This record gives sequence, C-alpha cells and structure tokens, in this order.
Amino acid sequence: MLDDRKAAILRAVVECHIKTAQPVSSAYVAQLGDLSVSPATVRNEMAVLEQDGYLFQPHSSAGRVPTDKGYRFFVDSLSGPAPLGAPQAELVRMFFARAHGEIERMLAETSGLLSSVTDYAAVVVAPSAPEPGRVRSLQLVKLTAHVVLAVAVLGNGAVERRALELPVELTDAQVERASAAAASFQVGATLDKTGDPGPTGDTAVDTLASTALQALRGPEPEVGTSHVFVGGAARMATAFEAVSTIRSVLGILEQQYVLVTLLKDVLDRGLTVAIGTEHGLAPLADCSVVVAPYEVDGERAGTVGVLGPTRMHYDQALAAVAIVSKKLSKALSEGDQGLSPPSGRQRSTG
Amino acid sequence: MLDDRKAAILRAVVECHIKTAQPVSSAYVAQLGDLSVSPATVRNEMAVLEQDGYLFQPHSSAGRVPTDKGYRFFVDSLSGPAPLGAPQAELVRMFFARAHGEIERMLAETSGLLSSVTDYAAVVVAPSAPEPGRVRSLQLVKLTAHVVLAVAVLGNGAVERRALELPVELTDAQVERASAAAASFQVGATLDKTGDPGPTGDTAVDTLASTALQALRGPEPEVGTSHVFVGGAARMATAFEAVSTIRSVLGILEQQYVLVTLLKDVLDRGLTVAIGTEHGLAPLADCSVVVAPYEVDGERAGTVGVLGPTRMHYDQALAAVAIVSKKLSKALSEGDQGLSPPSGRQRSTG
DNA sequence: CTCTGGCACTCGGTAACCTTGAGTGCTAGA
DNA sequence: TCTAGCACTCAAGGTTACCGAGTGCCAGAG
Repeated sequence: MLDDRKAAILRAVVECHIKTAQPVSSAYVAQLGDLSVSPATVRNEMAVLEQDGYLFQPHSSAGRVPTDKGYRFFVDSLSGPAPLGAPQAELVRMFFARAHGEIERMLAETSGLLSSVTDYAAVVVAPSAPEPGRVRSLQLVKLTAHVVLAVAVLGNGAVERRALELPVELTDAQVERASAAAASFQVGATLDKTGDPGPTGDTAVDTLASTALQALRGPEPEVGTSHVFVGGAARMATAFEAVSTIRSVLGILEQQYVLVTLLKDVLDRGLTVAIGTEHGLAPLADCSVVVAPYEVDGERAGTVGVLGPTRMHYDQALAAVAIVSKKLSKALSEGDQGLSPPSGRQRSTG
Repeated sequence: MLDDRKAAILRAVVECHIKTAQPVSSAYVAQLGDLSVSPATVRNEMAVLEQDGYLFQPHSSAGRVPTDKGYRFFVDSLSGPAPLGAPQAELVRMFFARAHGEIERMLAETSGLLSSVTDYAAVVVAPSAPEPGRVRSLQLVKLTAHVVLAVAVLGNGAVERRALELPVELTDAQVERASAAAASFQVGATLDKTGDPGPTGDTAVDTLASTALQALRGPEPEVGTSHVFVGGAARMATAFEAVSTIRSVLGILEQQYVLVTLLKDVLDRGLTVAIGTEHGLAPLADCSVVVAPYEVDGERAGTVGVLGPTRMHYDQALAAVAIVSKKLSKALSEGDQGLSPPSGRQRSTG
C-alpha cells in the first residue's frame, strides 16, 4: 500500500495530467503546496511510484505520467462522484422534466444529454428484453394478405410491435377474433405472463393469437438486437491529438455489438470504471469507460456509460452517469410516464 | 467554355486527384496517353485552366489541384452515375429484401447501408409529416388519469403515436367511446382526411376524439422535429488528414438541424451535388454532398445524402444515392411493406 | 534516518541549414 | 502549334547544434 505522502503525490500527478495532458514534473507537485517538501523529495517518491508501476516516464528527462494502475488508484481513492455543476444539473433536470414515453427516442436523446453534460462520448444501451410494463392495449392489424402486425401499448407508453408472416391467409374476421382473444388474455398483465388464450374453436385463430403473444414476449427480432445509442462521438475527436487514435475510437463507437459487449463486460466484472487496457479492447487503450446500469420497474434493464480519454474527469463523469441512470430508471418505470406537465406539450382543448 | 483538350486534361486531373489526394503533375496527365501530347503542352493548358479558376497550384513547384469550380465542371460533365459495384449492389439488394415496416429503424439502418456502400458518411432525413398511408387501426389508450395515448397503425406498418394531456379526467368508458368514434371515422382513410366524427352526445368524448385525430394528423411534437440519421460518421476521420478538419466535420454531423437545412438547401436549389463551398457551410468547405429525395406514395417525403471529401467518387456516390432513394421510396410506400419473404422476390425495375 | 540543495547529465524539441528532386515557366527551334 | 531543353522554385527530409526542462545522485544539514 502507499503511504500518505506517496498517495498525495500520485493524486497530484493524476489531477495535473488530467488538466494538462502533459507529463508532470516534480517541481510542479512540490510547488503545489499541499505537502511542504522540496522537489527533490518528490522526485525520490516519484521514482518509487514508477518502480511500483503507478507512474511512467516517457523519456528520461521528462516528467511522469500516470499509468493505468495509477489512474486505478486515483479512481478507487475518490471519495465519490463530485456534485454535478449547476448548469449541468439544470440540463439534466430540464431534460427529464420534458421526457416522454417514446422509449427509443428518449434513449437516443439521453445519450446526447449525457454527452453534453460530461463533454465526452456517451453510450446508452437499450433494454434487450421487451418492456416489462403492464399491457394496456393489444391489437392485431392485418396489413396484407399474409402479414399481420401485432401492436401492444404498455403502461409507460412504450409500443411493442412485431410483424408476423402467416403461412395461410386469414379473413379479417379471423384476425379480429384472434386480436380480441389475445387482448383479453394479456391486457392488464405484464409480458412476463406466458400461456395462451383459451381455444376459440377456430384453430387458425388460436394459432395466430398464440404466435402473436409469443412474438411480443420475445425480444425484438434480429437486426440491431440490442439498440445502442451513441451521443457526442465527435467529442472524441477533441479529446485526442493523434489522428490514428481518433480513427480507431470512432471506429469502435460505430460497432454496436462491440459497445454492448464492452459495457456488459465492465458491469459483469462489478466495475463502474474501466481504465485504459482494463477492458481489454486494444483500440480503446487510451480510453476509460464509466458505466452504470439503469432499471425499469426495479429490474436491471440497460446501461448508460461515458467513454472518454484515460485522463478524463472521473469524478464528474461518475456523477453524471449516476444521476442520469437514476433519472432514466425513474422515467422508464411504470409509475412515471415522464409525461408530466412542464412546458406546453400536446394539450387537449376541452 | 473549355475546348476538348482542356476538358480532357481537367478531367484527368480531377480523377487523379480523387485517387491520390495529391497535386497532379503535367507529366502524369501527358503520360496517361488519352491525348498524345507532351508534358509541356499539358503545362501550357494547365496554366490557362488555372487562370480560368479550374485549377489551383498549392505552390510554385507543385502540380495542380482542382478547385471547387473544377470539380463542378467534372461533375456536370459526368455521363451519369456509374453502375454500382457488384458487392455494393448485392448489399443494397439484401438490405431491402429484409427491410421491414419499422420506419425509424429502417431509416437509421439505411444510413448505415448508404455509408458502407459508399464508404463516406451518409445522412437520411426522415419525413417530417406523418406517414400518409391509410390508417389500418386507431386506438386511444388511457395511461394515467390525465394522459391518453393515441396510437395509429398505418398501411405500411408504421405506427404514429401521440400523447395527450387531458384537462379533466375521463372514465375508461368515455375513452373507449372516443376511441371507437375516432377509429370509425379515420380507419381506412389517410391522415390527410380532416374533420371530426359525428357527435356522440357526450361533449368530453367528442372533444377527446377530435383532439386525438388532430394530434395524429399533425407533425410529431417538438423534440427532434425532423429526425436525422447519420451513418458512418467515423469514415470522415479516414477521409481527412487534418485533425481540425475532422473535428469540424464531425461537429457538423452531430447537429441535426444544420444537416437538415443543408440537405434541404441543396435540394431546393435544384442540385444533386454541392461541392466544397457551394453549400455555404464554412466548416464543410472541404466536403461535398450528394443528395436525393425519396418518396412515400408518390410524394416527396425525405432526403438521403452522402457527405464526403470534395475529392469523393462522385459517380459512385451518385449511383448509391440514387438506388438507395429509389429502393427506400418503394419500401416505404404502401404497396410494399418490405415484409415480404426474405430472399424471394426483388424486382430489378424499381 | 530523512530531507534538501546543488550539480551533472539526459534527451526531446526547435531552429538553422543543406540537399534533393519533383515540377514548373520560359524560350528557341522543329 | 507543339516540343525539347534548361534554369528556377520550393516543399520535404535529413543533419547538426543548441536549449532547457527535468531527472538522478550525492553530500551535508536537521
């Protein structure tokens, strides 16, 4: 373990490097005044810190730069998220006051919000399972001879929708009966509830009703199975100097699957912050990730995260991620449609 | 006007510069063999082309680079879009064969497709007006005491949805009656059809039905009024060398409003291609835009476009944009849900 | 035993300088 | 009107020298 002075020096180095992106000299740390020692003493300590793997010297006449291990120590020793700055907090407040039940758009905008609050890129992973809210309405609509659309409106205003292909053509009346049967079975229950409506006497109708319910209960089909919303990718171009870094990071940000896996891995390992190579994605070696899960009706549903340079403002990112995931959980849960009053929404002129 | 030889030289310079991103020398053009003249002759011609503003010399001992005017000439003299490469064409075919009725996701994926086909960034602007398709189903769902959700399923499988706030609480029965009234009035017609269902005898019900219909007919409320889907933004990082350029271009790509305006402006001016500064957006001075509108049921609905460096492969971009907008129009129009059996039928007509 | 001041040393960064060669403009002759 | 030849220009790349930030180490003070 590090003694107090080493820890203080390490923290000073990390903080300075976060600010300046430059190697930090012993003189700077000494002259900081937090601990009254001479640069020489700092140098000695820094030499030890380097041997222990917390610092790294780009070349022999340069200052020190924190290693991933150094950042890890720094993050672990953080007292917790910083309080969010007043303008950012206001932004978050405003945002969720206006939020609405259209889940996809909301998530997309959340990624934008998180990015503008932190000034890094933000990632929001949508729930992969369907919304667990209670079904408020369920309906089968015949689109063409062989295609029926199953539409369910959930308690929080989200709409689940599945297209079904029919092997045999059904009459409008049959589709209607199936629709009624499926609705009377599932409306008022959550999509967790499995089982089929009782037989109507028409096998084709029964099959359709059952198929539709199954489709709605299952995850969305194929294409972009988990949705990922990336906000503020452009900020990564500001965060790095080297074009090659920018390229590889942006490349990763467009690979939804990789992102989902990345965030999931980090969470699965019980981490909130993954620094540098800790997450094992080589192209993101210069990046850190700050993640938090969000919940829908008490169950872990998706993930929000911030992707920034290793030298990111961890305290602020932690704060932003925490508050956004909390508010998002609330906005997505059944009790709160986010449709609450504030400014002029759609309004019935009765 | 340019004589034949000057035009040929200019074309050669543009083509070479598109390939190499380097200034083009007289020797290269001469040795190309298309016109059998010596480098010196080419030089003389190039000097004239420079005076006329078609070419530009970065410094006195460098080759020539085309100006925006030079690119404009090149594009105008293109015989038309190149045939799409076989792998790209296959990609497009596969994509639209699998396409489905969820319009938003489809547009988002279209932007990805267009980007991977062209290797530039792609922009798809969603229709700002609601889908004009016929209403297949319409329903009002009471979410909370004061919030009702109006959901309409359209002929092509798209779902329009509006949240309504009620000044007074209505009973479930009242909402149901309003739902039925609104449905019987609008189902089977397009959302163009205005008017209200006949009076039911309950003013509150009539008001709700009428409000719901109005809301559905109108555009989606506020937030991200026109949706813009950007695909392959990361490719811009590959297209440019200068970090500053990358930054400003990526910045623009995240400003939805600016993008919508940009594409709209270009189209309004009757252009398909806007080169360099022609579009007047300073941060995109090194970029060109290739755009095409797409239609839904015969009416111009949205825009697809490709954003690349000025030295982009115009012929391929033109081809890709054209085919994608055509297929997209078809997929979004009522006749074709795109829900058709995957690899089966795919017309080559359009 | 710990800290500090002093000093020599290291090495990246910058500037000055030179060389190279690609590419031009010009001119005289076919 | 075209072309061959030639002198000229100038970015790019390599070499050298210098500067100075920052270190490591040591000897002496507390």
